[in-house]
Amino acid sequence: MITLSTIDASAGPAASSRLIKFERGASIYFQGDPVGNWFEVVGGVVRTVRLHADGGRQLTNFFYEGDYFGIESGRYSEAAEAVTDVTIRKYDSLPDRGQEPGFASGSSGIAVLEALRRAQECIFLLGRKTAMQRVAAFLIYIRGRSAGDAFIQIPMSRNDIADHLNLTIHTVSRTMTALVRLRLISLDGPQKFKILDAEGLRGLAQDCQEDEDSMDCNRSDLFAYG
Amino acid sequence: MITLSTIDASAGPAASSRLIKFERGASIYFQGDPVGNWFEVVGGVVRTVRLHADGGRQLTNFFYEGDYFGIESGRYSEAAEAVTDVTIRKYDSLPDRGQEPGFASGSSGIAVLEALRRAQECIFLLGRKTAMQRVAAFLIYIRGRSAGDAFIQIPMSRNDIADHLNLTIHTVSRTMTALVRLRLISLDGPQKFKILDAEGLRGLAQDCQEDEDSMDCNRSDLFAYG
DNA sequence: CGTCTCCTTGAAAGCGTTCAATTACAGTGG
DNA sequence: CCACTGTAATTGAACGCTTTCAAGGAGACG
Repeated sequence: MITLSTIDASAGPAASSRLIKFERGASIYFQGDPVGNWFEVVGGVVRTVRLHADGGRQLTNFFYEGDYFGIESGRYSEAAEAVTDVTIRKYDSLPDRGQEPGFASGSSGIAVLEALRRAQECIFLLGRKTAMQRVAAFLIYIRGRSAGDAFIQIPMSRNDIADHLNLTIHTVSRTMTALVRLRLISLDGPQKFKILDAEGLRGLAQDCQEDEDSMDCNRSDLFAYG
Repeated sequence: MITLSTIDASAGPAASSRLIKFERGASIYFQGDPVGNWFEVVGGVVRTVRLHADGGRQLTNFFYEGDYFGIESGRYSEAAEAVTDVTIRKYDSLPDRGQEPGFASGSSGIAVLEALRRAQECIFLLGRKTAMQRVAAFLIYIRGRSAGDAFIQIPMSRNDIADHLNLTIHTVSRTMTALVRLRLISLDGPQKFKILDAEGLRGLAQDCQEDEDSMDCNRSDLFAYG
């Protein structure tokens, strides 16, 4: 497992923070470690991972530039790993919680509430029934983070997506190509996509049976099943 | 929909709080309502519910005596409803967050962190692959809340369990009887159960493939499939 | 050019859902 | 006291979506 990190001594904007770089795949902290710092993504993408007893992974969240992660108490219930090469800001001032970004006195724990909102997002993603709904919702989520109206970058692997949506990489792959076949998206390699029909995609992500004449999501004929 | 509530004027232990009773099935607040109060369960059980576009429900949590709920910001992303007849304490002091239970200055947002931990629990529950694993994990969760070593009360319906585990009531029911057939639990009506083999149940809940000779969870022969 | 990793695709099997029927039980009114 | 009614839970059978097993393809790197 890669754990190498390069420490850049620098004067952070707030007191007692410093920048650290991690290369793709590196662990920022491990599940079970005592919580000692909170982190902010300066560049790149970070994932939080809960490991199950049999080696199964559950990716609970992805963090982009400006996002805070490591917001927990006691011991980390999930690890944090670099999806891409990343630069993060590490805040050290744990003893005085009033100084911490998440617990700033004036904002009353905004970072914690944000972490809660993110966790709920994950719950609603996993609460969807079909692979089509989950993948569609995930792509819309990615679109919202990347803020480019042309081709949108998918920074994480199919494996990461599968472990986030509680599916297999096969189903994720098959569903993506099915969405292409539906003319809802187009793909330029595995890591870039474009939304062709945002309305239709949103219809799939939220629900497909709210209206009689709306798009049916059970298009099994578009798969190679049977 | 039942929304009747009985207000008992009383002097709460903290400033500006009061007890309210809700009958079984009543709504305590609705999804989309502006967040104005936080609540504490004094007696009974409360569920939080996210409604999907097609009417599908996702139950994110159950709250027992002493639990806080309604910890959100902005507008409620999920409704709160009474699973049983309940008595709750309603805290009114929103403007001064330092007075609120979740944001007490000394404890630095313990209630919010607790809410976050609960959300993560829900994620890990939904992250499990099979119905057997989810139901087993759920029963262990219920055991931990009820603190009775004899028959344990299941306060919520099969429908609630199904919407919490993202399964159908049929699968929940079948899995329960399968667990009875495995001699892991015994049932006394739909709302009471006893754990016969805690070790085996825990093995199913966490994982079933970590050891070769451990119990296999894919006991399809115990179902009526095929 | 071989090897490695990641992604895609195919076919068969498994598991949960859907459709459908039955049972159990509480509440109500005869 | 018993029949009627409505809700909740259980059970059966067939369908279908996802997984599993298996193979092939596409780049990156040496």
